[in-house]
Amino acid sequence: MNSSFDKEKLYNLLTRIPKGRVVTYGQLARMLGNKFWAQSVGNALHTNPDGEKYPCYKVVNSKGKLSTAYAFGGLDEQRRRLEAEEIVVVEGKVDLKRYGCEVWE
DNA sequence: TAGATGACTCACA
DNA sequence: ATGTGAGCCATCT
Repeated sequence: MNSSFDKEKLYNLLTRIPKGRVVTYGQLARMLGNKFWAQSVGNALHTNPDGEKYPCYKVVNSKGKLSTAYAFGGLDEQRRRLEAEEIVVVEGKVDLKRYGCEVWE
C-alpha cells in the first residue's frame, strides 16, 4: 500500500519523545518507515508550527544542531526549552551521544 | 504538469 | 572543520 507520509504519526512520535531527550529528523523518518522522509519531516514541522502543542524543539538534525528557522520564539527560546528538560545546549547544539535517543518505549 | 525550494542525511575532498 | 555533490520526500509556485 502507499505508506505515505503521515503528519499524525509524526506528531504522535513527537509527543512520545521521552523527557530530557532529543531526536533527529532521520530518526523520526526511520520510525515512520522511510529514512528519506527526513526532509519531509522538517518541512511538515515548518508548515505546521504546532510548537505550542508539539515538542518540535526536541527535533534536531543528525549533527545535533538545532533548527535555524525555528518557527516560534527563536533559537534562544528553543535552547531555553531544552535546558528546561536538563538538556545541555552548546553552541546551539546538543550532545546526541547523551540526549539522542535511538528508540524509546 | 514540471520546476524550484527546504527545519535533511550521507559521502567525499 | 568547511564545502560540494548526490539522493529521496512533500509542498509551493
